[in-house]
Amino acid sequence: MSSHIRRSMPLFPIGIVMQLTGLSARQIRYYEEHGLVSPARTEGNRRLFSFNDIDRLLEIKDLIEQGVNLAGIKQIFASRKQAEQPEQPKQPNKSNTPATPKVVKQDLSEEELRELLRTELMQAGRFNRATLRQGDMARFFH
DNA sequence: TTTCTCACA
DNA sequence: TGTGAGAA
Repeated sequence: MSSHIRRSMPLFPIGIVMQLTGLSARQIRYYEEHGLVSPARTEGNRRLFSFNDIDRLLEIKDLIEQGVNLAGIKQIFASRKQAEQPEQPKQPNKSNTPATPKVVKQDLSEEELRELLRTELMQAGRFNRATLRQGDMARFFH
């Protein structure tokens, strides 16, 4: 039950995220402006992204490439939220309402995460220091 | 050096 | 969205 904390732990500065996602800093910040991602901030006001954020960014990238605009992506994320956190069903479906939006895609991560971490590890190697990460990272390579 | 915000060709 | 300025 600690996978959540790891996935939501702010670890990467925007530079790393750029390489991991292939998005420009501009785009990343732009998406943040639109509430598509909410990275944490350091004391110096630097953005720190978590694995969750990166996953999200990757999804956004895919969607954009598929021709979906920000508004559309917002909706997709919104409807997904509903699916995961079904607001108290005020009205029980008497008739068989197939109220299941079906999140069409997504079993992304696992494979993409590999690529991400690989890159991240290489980065970490650049400034051979943050070996703190390698320990945590290792868990992802089981 | 890297990232931040702001503003504009 | 890209890009550059000026600051941290």
